[in-house]
Amino acid sequence: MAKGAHSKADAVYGALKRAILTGALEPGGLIEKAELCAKFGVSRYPVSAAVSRLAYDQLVDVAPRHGSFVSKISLHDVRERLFIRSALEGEIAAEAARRMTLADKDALAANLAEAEAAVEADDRAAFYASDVAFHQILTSRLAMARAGEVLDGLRVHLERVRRILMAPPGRIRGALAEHRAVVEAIDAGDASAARDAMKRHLGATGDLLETVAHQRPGLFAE
Amino acid sequence: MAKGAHSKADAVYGALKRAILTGALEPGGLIEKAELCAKFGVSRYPVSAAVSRLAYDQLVDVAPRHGSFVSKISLHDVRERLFIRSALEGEIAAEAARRMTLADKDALAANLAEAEAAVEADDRAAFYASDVAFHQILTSRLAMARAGEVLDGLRVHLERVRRILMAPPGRIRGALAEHRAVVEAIDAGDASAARDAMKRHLGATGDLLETVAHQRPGLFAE
DNA sequence: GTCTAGCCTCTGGCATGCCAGTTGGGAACG
DNA sequence: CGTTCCCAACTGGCATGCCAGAGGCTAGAC
Repeated sequence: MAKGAHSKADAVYGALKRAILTGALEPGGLIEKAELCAKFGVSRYPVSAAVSRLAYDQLVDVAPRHGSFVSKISLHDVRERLFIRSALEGEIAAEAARRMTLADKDALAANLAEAEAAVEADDRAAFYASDVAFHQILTSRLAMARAGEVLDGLRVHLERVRRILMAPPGRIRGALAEHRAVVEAIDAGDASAARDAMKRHLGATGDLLETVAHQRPGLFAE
Repeated sequence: MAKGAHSKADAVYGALKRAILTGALEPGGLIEKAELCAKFGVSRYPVSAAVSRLAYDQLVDVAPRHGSFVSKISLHDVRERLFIRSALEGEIAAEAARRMTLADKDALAANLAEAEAAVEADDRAAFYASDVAFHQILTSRLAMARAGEVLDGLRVHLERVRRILMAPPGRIRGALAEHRAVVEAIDAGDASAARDAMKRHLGATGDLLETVAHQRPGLFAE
């Protein structure tokens, strides 16, 4: 099941989280605890603990004495999380321009090469993996574990909508160019430019969201 | 006990959290679950749920088959949380300068008046309350509930060190001046100035932390 | 005196049984 | 046929009993 799961509750948590993120459990859907107990061969306790954590992550809404439901996607919340992510990653990029060593910059360059290969092969899955890695390289190389946790928490929610909205064909090429602009600013040690480039990159994602939300209402609550 | 507690687990969670924040439970201390069960007159289940949530908040470290302990304060983590808070609140201040209505600005002005009265009366507790309110006015008036949650999560940890380090006598007067600078920039609709003013404000807190951490090592882990 | 081995206690994770609140649908009544 | 009321079947929260593992403490050997 989940790899890093040391307890049964962890295993159920990981599996449920993935199911929600991939859309296997759709927003508003009921979470059948009894079914999960049977599925994993555990008692209700680990399942309850897992659901409780997911409620903390705001991925499920639990109504006492009624039921637990996969939380719906709020367009306002998504916008706000993008705002937070932009503010935080922008500042992280600026910090990277100030503090990153040559070895760190090499890691970014290697990531950029991966992304480029993915674009040439038109492999969206590979590009997305490199995109996640790109942002994680920044936090890990700067020893910003807490910021990484905050961003992961945000990314989990944004991931739900990403699965829904399929980016237009040319998007990954544009995203690669945006990444490159960030890296160039970092390499040059220009904090202000790095921040702006990162914000432009995330702003583009926001624009994509708005257009799709406009095209397909009904996917979002509120 | 806790006011908004609808379940016993919530009550225990709130009480434990306050105890940790006020320093009643000191970092590294063991959490005696059996004692808590007796104290609150509940079984082990609500206590376990509460401790589990606190572990998620990273206020306690739970070692399976060994014990649950109040997490120690890491100086590096505190610095990083201040960084995050600065990035986020800076951008929020900028957004406030762009979007805030006259009614919102009145709320800020009223808060400033409160803070001023507290400074005149040299009432630190009142000033601190107004300080918390100041930052919360921004998130609530801008309808940034998620950002407010993130900041609350950070503030909880920063609150722990605030209880330890007593600010120097003149500090609250300086903090008031910093608040005023933020409000003036927001009133003027100058997003860039508002961001800078907010970052200066939080940067001053960071400087205070560094000096105290230098004066009194041993309070911090790592 | 020091080091080591083994037991003993204390911890958290889990299974299970029970309880109270909510709800949806059916029965009874107008 | 429509409305209302009641009940039965769900849900999650809680209490309790059991189990396995990690440490500390003691006793024994060197």
